Amino acid sequence: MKALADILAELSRGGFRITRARRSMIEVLIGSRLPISAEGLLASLIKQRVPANKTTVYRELNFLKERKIVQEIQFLHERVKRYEVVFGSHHHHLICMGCKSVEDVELDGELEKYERDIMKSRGFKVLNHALEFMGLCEACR
Amino acid sequence: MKALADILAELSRGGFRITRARRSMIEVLIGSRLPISAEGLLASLIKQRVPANKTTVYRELNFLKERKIVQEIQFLHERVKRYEVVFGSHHHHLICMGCKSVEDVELDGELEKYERDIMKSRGFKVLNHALEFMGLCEACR
DNA sequence: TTGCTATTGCAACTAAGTTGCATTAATATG
DNA sequence: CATATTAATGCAACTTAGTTGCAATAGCAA
Repeated sequence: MKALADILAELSRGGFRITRARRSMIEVLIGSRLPISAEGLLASLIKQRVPANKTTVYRELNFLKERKIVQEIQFLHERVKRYEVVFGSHHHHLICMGCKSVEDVELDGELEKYERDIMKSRGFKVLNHALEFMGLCEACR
Repeated sequence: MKALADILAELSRGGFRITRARRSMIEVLIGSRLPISAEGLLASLIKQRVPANKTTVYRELNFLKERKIVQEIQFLHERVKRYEVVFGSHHHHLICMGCKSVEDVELDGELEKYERDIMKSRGFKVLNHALEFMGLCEACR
């Protein structure tokens, strides 16, 4: 995963400013073990006494998304979107319907096989995918 | 896939009423080649001169969802939810980012293998999953 | 035909996110 | 350091998607 300093340097090089709010938001996103919602991010800033505002949070999340620094995730059982820092390796989620916890899983090499098959049999070029598993974690079973 | 008459009979047996709006909504859902949104469904009813209302549409979709007659789908690139009649065989979608068309794919036996692996290695019992592929269809490549 | 109650429609509401615009503050430059 | 430029911010008002309370309507069993 990228470190805070790398992300800030990249943005700075791009002519963007490193504001208090921006730095804190990226910090929270990096520190969050699970994808976080806009509302959660705002709450986190307020708790840290970083002056921030709903509009700023949404704008920053879109900004970071456009720059591929974060990615947006839509869990099927929720209405809000969540965000997480883009990892080197793409991964998926195991969402527990009992305790609502979320774990990561990687299984990518294998999905790529499907994507080649889809290309071969349908002529459809897969550029991206979304996959999540819903069920019960070890503790909730 | 289930036929209209089967669905209506099932509901009737359950003590629910076969109203004009309900019948038409199920017809539209069955006839829709692709998952349809609440708004699209309402528009379709109005075009057919079936008196209907936003509230009724949302309520009926929730009703049908609870009874597992339709399933809700959230495409990653959209904010609205879509609905489709539950097929015997579970399937996934290929969403073209060019023309926004949606095709179905089936690849289930294979995903189940992942799910067994996840159970074995993580103790997480998968009950359901959501998978969609985004890319470019044959015509748009 | 009638009574029971499932279903409907309206208007008002909520939740999540967006937009316009005037203000503030990073930062490059002298 | 001082300051000009303009990226970023905050506010209020708005939009979109979906929900709720309640009184009115209409399936359908008897």
